[in-house]
Amino acid sequence: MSLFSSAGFRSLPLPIGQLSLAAVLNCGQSFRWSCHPLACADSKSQASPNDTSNEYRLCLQDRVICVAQNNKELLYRAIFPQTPICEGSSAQALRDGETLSFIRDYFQLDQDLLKLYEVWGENDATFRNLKDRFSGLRMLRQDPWETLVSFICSANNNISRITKMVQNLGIHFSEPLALPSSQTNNQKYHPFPPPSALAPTSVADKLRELGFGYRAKFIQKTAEMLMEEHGSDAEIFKWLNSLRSRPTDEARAELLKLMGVGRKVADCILLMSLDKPEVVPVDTHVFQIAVKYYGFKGGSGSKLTMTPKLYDDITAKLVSIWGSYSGWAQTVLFTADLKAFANYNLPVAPSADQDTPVKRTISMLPTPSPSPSPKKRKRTSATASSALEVTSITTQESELLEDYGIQRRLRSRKVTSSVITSSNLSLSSGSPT
DNA sequence: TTATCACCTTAG
DNA sequence: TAAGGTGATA
Repeated sequence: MSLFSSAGFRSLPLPIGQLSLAAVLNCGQSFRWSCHPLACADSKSQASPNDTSNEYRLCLQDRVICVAQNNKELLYRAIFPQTPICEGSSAQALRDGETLSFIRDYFQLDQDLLKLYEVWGENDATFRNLKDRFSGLRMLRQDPWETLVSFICSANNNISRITKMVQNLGIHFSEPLALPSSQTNNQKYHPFPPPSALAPTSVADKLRELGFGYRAKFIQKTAEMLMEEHGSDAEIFKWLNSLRSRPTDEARAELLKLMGVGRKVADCILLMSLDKPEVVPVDTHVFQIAVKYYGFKGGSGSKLTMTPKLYDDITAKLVSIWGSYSGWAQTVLFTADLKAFANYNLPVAPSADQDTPVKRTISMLPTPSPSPSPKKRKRTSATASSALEVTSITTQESELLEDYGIQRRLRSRKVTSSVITSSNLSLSSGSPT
């Protein structure tokens, strides 16, 4: 794609059914990506939830990650702070390798989403009715600290306000990167602030001024608690990351100690940043979905009250249907129920021989279809096959990565969820160190 | 174990 | 009044 390569993008072969950026980055998993129209000819196409003419950007600690896509490729690049002129090409190659490494990790490209959709569809008529309209919805593997703070913000809140709040955290508590203005249109990009920046008592007042409401205290207290417990940002990050290799229940219990973290928020953090793909956060949307499609009673009258026991019951039921990647399946149903996605356009299936996106309007979830009796239903064992492994990297890139030991690191990434069997990980588990 | 309430703010 | 809840109390 000359358009993309001229803009400095590198390409990764990836069917859009494996990842829809527009869906994934707007469905309330992450709140810090910004969307930029690509300066290309195609002005006739209006911005739509699945269009492929946008670039999405996320500011990390040392660079801005940029991604875009078409039907067959994921395009990626990074913008770096201005550095002394004398940088060699090997330094550039190293940074490219790091960027690719981040992309593969963050989007969890080792997971074959098409396979998961297939299995969920086989076992669940409700999912079957949605899967074609909401393809490419996968779980991100986000930074645990950012996820923790973002989801404390999510209590009693909506996506657009959460997004503003999280943006404000960056603007007011973290210095922007010194990026070349030529590449950023003078826009500022702030990394997510570390715990030490949010721990001072004065932060609570500041956050309140910024409209965080009662969550202001939760965020400051949680940051303070973690600083007291672990002493430094580095130790906090280390500890949070260590939760990835602990059993779900233990990791959840740790999170629940933090101020502003209840069961639902804890489960979001587990699912979205701590490698617990089976966890199903039950929010009001999922609760209503459970009532509408999976045989749960919504309390008496119009009031629907969530109790801990009901929460557990719903989780258990959904896991019995969707299996070990239930949290991933939940995201598809959740997104389908979002008003913002009511007019979601069907991404172009690579197999379909048409070049233009098919517009299809839907109005929320389809009507319930009779579900098989629980006893007759096959138990789902959503496997984690890795069809994308290696083949999604070009030879050149592969060599590049080997040069810097990045493939090795990728392969050895520990997938710790107890429900994943070793046979499912044949490719990604390569050589656990 | 479950049920209420207060809590910040905004959109519909 | 509800929005992707939590914490405190009964």
